[in-house]
Amino acid sequence: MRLATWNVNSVQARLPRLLGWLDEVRPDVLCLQETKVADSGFPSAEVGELGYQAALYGTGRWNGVAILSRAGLDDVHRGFDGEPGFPDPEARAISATCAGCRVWSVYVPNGRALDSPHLDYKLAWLAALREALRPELAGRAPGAAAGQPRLVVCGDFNIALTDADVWDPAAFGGSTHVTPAERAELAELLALGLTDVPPRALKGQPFTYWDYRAGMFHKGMGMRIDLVLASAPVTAAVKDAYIDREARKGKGPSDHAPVVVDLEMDPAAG
DNA sequence: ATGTCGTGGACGCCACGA
Repeated sequence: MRLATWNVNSVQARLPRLLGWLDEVRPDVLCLQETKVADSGFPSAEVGELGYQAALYGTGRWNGVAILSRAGLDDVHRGFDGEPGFPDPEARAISATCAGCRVWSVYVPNGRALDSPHLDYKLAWLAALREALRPELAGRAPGAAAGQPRLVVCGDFNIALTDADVWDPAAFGGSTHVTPAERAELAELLALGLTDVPPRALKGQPFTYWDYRAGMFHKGMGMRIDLVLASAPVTAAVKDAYIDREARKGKGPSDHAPVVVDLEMDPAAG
């Protein structure tokens, strides 16, 4: 199974590139973030023509997540129990079961600044996500199959796990995305039994995001903030993982590149 | 690094978010 995650920064603005990318890369499952569209405006027919079903959670111009699948799409849940809001819950998480694997697409809040209430929101959101995932990873979710669950949490975490995941750690003094508090939240999430699937570094860089401004992509000044976190059975099935830097090039790209993971999983129960 | 995008209101620019 080919699994991918991509913050597209508006599915409508990115539609030609998204359709071309789906046709070329043919993931079985694609997690999308920042679709920036209400469900009624999502290009379901266009992705449907390429063989994809779509699970949608979007409310308008901000946020928005989705899961596209041509490997089945069952038990769709929008948001999660206990999800904090700002002040109301936003469209930042959706989950579904695809080919026996529980798949989450998440768009973690951007903390904005160290003194911003959005950083507190980000930390609280991550803590709540962890509590929502805990029973699923323990195989105690309703309808869960016996044994270790197959589960992936994919998305834009807006956190660089280590200093190697930013172009220059010194440039991040006083910034979010690299603070001990944010990294601790992500570490707690991993401690539930998830592994950060490391993509092959391309051109020596592990980055998945480059700001549009100041020629950051051209200068190699990026960050790795888009992650695939996998439970043990999925991690064991990883055959390859890479960042599609090509999708960040040319005219009209998203500021994020897709992360693609190839899995070789027994199709039997899990 | 603060140089660009995307959205949408009430526009032919601005505010906001990233």
